[in-house]
This record gives sequence, structure tokens and C-alpha cells, in this order.
Amino acid sequence: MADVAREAGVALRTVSRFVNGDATVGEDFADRIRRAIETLDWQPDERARQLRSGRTRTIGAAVRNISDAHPVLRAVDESARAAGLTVVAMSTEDDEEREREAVVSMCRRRMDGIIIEPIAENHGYLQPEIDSGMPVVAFDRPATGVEVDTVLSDNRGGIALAFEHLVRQGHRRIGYIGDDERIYTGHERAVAFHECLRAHCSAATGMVHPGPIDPARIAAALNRLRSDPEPATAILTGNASTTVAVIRQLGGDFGSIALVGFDDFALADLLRPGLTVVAQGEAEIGRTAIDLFQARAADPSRPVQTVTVPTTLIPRGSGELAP
Amino acid sequence: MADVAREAGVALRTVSRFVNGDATVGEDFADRIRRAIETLDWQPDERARQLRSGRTRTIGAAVRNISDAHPVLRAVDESARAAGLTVVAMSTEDDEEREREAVVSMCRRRMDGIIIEPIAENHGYLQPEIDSGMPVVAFDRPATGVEVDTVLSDNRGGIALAFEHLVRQGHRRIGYIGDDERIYTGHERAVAFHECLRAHCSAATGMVHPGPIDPARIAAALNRLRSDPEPATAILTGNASTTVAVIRQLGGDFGSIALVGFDDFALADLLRPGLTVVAQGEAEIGRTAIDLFQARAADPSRPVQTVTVPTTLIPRGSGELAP
DNA sequence: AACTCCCGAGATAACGTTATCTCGTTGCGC
DNA sequence: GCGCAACGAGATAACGTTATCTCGGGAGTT
Repeated sequence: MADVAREAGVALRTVSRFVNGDATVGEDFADRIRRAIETLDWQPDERARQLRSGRTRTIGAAVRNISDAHPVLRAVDESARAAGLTVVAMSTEDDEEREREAVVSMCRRRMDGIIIEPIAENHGYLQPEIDSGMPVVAFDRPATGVEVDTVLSDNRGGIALAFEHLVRQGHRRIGYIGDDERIYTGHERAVAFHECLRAHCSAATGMVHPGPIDPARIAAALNRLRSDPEPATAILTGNASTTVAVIRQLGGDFGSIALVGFDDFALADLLRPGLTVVAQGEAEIGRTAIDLFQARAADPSRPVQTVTVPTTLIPRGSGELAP
Repeated sequence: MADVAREAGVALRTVSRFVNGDATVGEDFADRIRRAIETLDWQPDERARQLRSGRTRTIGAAVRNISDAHPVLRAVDESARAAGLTVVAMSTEDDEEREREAVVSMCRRRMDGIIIEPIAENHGYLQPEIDSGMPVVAFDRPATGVEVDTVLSDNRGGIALAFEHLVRQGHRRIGYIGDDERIYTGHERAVAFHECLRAHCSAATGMVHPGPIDPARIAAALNRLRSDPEPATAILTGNASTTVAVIRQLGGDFGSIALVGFDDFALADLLRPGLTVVAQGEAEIGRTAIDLFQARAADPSRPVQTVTVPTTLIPRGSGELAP
């Protein structure tokens, strides 16, 4: 920048003003500076800029996986972009240690905020950052042990949507295979399924098989559901991985039993029959996360808020099969 | 850091030495500093650190899309991580303007290097950065107008693999539907298909329909292939989007005509029949990109290198259908 | 005992920006 | 003609680190 100033024959500070769009730079000076920048191929150093100004205009996103499709991340990125913010995403790979590394890295980079898809059992380690004014927004699951703004899917509503859809198709024995109940979403969805069973006790019975996602367990659960004296005529799966595992396990039998999956995924419509799913409002979740971040940044003392985003049932065939 | 130094009763520089793992810090001093850091909840400022040391230990990855599945990005991230580097990925969204924004942002952040999946027609704008010693590695497509290290898939070999596989299944009329020939991979694969036709002229005839990926065009191409007096008995698609578009268009007819897709994608095995594909070596591409980056960083004057990564045929059923 | 050498630690000067303060001009009202 | 505000521009001091140089003192050598 000093070189540019010398080349243009102006003061260092004037180049800075020009770069920052300060209107107090005369047109003749601006021209000379423009030319000098061109000549020297100079670009401002973002690190120094951030260091001096104290703002990074960057928020960190600690998500489960960067490299897989991640519709929420896309929405976060777009909303942030629209607000003039840069998003730096890091993978936690479903690992507590990795999550922490990501968060530490974001803090060391003095990012303006953190959007996190929580993995760790306890997020107390975030407290010092929160206390020092770092806006933190959790999505998909609540962050345990700290109070932060949160965006969740309407897990219970989504399960109810699917359950009632199957009941409407005439199913009276519905099986549920879902994620580990120690995981928040796994717990919520299994509980919701139980509630549906209670609410429809006269109309439907059902079986629940939550646990870790692992082909062998899925296969066992599936076999139990189908080999029952009164076998299930419909299956509700608690997340995309489970859905896929169930479809793999069903093999050629896919289509012989009704199936509704919680969480949509790419190409689910290409299956035969098409896969009926409860879709989460990922775009809205992402947008809301950024909204909450901005609200918090604008007013650090506002009460923490939890937003629940509704789900939608997308019928594609597999959920409309008769018992 | 000054606060930590005061709290620990040592000099600023000693805290710095401790943080950087300098062995010349005595154990008693180290203890006091550790305690002071703990007490004050201090974390070093990465921006200042980078500014002063001149190194960011960060490389930028400008890829087509962050939010969709991106196996190369995963490999890049993992290899970089293993080398103690952080990857910051940005989406180009297949847009020249966005690509340029991403690259500019990376330069302003003074990243140690750039890994790019080139979109722009001309990458001459990278020349000043390259000249100033910024290592740049392109993958998937070459960067036009500049000489940089490059990692490519063996597009021609992959098309040949698929073509010969179909010929071996007895197909004599094979159609090709691919991407726009103005795009490098679209061009390479279409040319390779033509070469295969020439090489097998006695054994096979075929039709080529490259162009932009758009459902209407795919439908038209497909109809032409199938309504020919001597219709195609097998189709080879030039990339994943085309493959998916073709499968959508085929609808219930999927499985009535042999299909091999270039580029694998998640859940292709769930289709009935399973989708036979030519898989690219994404993990190796990613690893190689990081290798080339490191080699260039270590020796800026080394000659630029282009590495071609082989492809593999994965038979899953759709490509093994008889004519 | 004098000399060198090395080692652990501190003082000071950058790194490339922006914030703050200062200063000389100019324009305008009275 | 004077004062005063407004304005455009420059000088200088940070921001939070690390690089370089300096220095005191203890161990080893002759």
C-alpha cells in the first residue's frame, strides 16, 4: 500500500480511504491511485485489514460434513453472502474432537460468529466465547450445556405427518427404525413415534427399533418387523442413512412394503417406486440461522431464541402402497 | 498476549515462544504461562500471527459447488489436513464471476496456494498471482491461458472402458449423450467416443448428441436415439447430471436399454437395475492436487506438471443388459 | 583465572492495514 | 475583512503477533 501511495504520489492514508470507498477522495487523486494499483498489481491484505479494523466479516460454519451434499450449508452460504459476509465451513466428521478443533480455529481467526451443527455431548467449552460476545447459532440439534440461539426441524410434527399418512393409506401395523436415541434427533423422532402410537392406539400398533446406524442392526430390525406373526405393512425410517440402509437391505423387496423416510435426499425420486419422504425445510433452516446470527450480533443482550422449522410430506409412491 | 505475559510475569516474547512450542522456554516459565492462559481464556489471534509470520498455512479451494457432494474436495481436505494445512473452500457455482471473486478473496487473504476447478473461459487473470509465486493447481479441467500444475481424469480412457464394455455385451449401436463440447470434459469425452466409433467401425455404429444439459434437450436426444430405424441398444452418458437426466426421462423404461454413466454418484447402486458407471478416482485426484501444491511450494521453479488419474468401470447391472 | 560459547530470556522493530488527530484551504455569513 | 465551519488530505499511533538483536550468566576449555 505504501508502494501504491508512492507511485500515486499521495499519502498512505489516502490510498486506504480510496480502497474503502471513502467519498472524501477527490476524483483526480482517485484516478492516480487507480492507475498505481493497476500498475503494481496490488491487492489489500485482508489479514491486516481485519486485524486493524477488528472485524472479519466472516462467520464459521462447523457442519457434519463439508464434502457431502448439505442443503443447510448452501442456504447459510447464500444468506450470508447476501449480507456481505463470507462463510468458512469446516467438517466435524461427527467427531467431538474435530468439532472442537473447528471451533477453536474459528475463534483464533476471530470470526464474527459461529454456526454449528452440534456433535459434542457438552458444549460448555463454548461458554467463554459466548461470554466474550461471540454470536453462536446451533442448528439441527440443540447445543447442550450452553444457551444459544437454535434452529430445529419440527421432528415431532414430521413423524406425525408420516405416521398419519400411512394410517390414511390403511396401515395398522407400522414399524419404526431410527437413529440412536442418545442423539437428539434420534430421541425426538422415536419419542414422536411413540406418541403417534398412543394417539392412534385403536387404529394402529407399531414397533420401534432405534439404535446406531449399522447395516447388521438395520437388517435385524427389519427382519423382526417382517417376521412378526402380524408383520408390519409399513416402515417409517428416522433419517436418511437409515432409509438408505433399509432400501439396500430390502433389495428386490423394495416396493413390497410401504416406506416413508424422514429427511429427503438427492435422487430419491429416481427409485422405483419413488421414495416418499418427510422433507426438512433446509433452506429455511439456513436462512433462519443467519437471521438469528445477525439479530444477536446487532443486540448481544437479546434473549436466546429457538426457532422450529416445519417439515413437509412429499409423496412419491413408496408411502402410498396399500398394506 | 501482553495480558498473559503480565499475568505470568514474563516477557511478551516468552509467551510467543511458549505458544510456538519453542524448546527454549524453561519448565517453570512454561507452567506460569500455561496458568495465565487458562486464567485469562486467551487464544492467539491467527490474523496477527499470519500477518507477522507471512504464512497462512491455508490453501483456498475454488470448487463448483460446496454444498453438493464433492469427493475431490473431501480428499483435498484430508490430505491438506494431514500436511498441517487448512483448506478454505468456496463455491464458484459454475459462474465465471463467482470464480474470480473466490480467487480474489483467496489472494487478499494471502493464502499459501489455490486449488481450482476451473470454470472461466480464460484464466489469464491468474497470471500476476502465479508470477508473484502463488502456487496454483487446477483439477478436472485445465486452466486456459496460464500454465499451472493440473490433475485430470483419464476421460478418454474412461469412455473407452465403457464403450468396450458395451461392445463386449454384444451392443453394436451405441448412443452417446454428453455435456456441451465447449466445456473441456464435454469435449474430451465426445471426442473419445468418436475415436471409439472409428476404432470399432466394423463392430459398432453410434450416435453422438452432446450439448448443454437441459431436460428438453436430453429428452430430444434420447428420442432420436430410440426412434432411429435401427435404434440404439445402449447409451453412454457423459457426466452425472446427464446420466440422471436420462434416467428421469427413461422413467419406467430404465432397464430396457443398456446404460453406462460417466462419473459415479451416491446411491447409484440403489437403482433397479443398479447403474453401471465409469468411476473417477476422486480421492486420488484430491491427494494429487495437494501433492502438486506442496511440490510447487517447495520448488517454485519446477516445470509444470499434468497428472492423469485413471478411471474404473463399476458394473452394477444397467451396463450388462443384452441388446 | 581468563576466555569463549551457548542458552534462556527480554527489548525493540517490524508485518500491512485503519482510527484518530492534525492541518491547510476554501467558502460563506455577517 | 474577519471568523468559523466544512472539507480534503497527511502524519502518527495503534491492532496482536513474530523476527532480530541484545544481554546476563553459567558451563566448558586452555
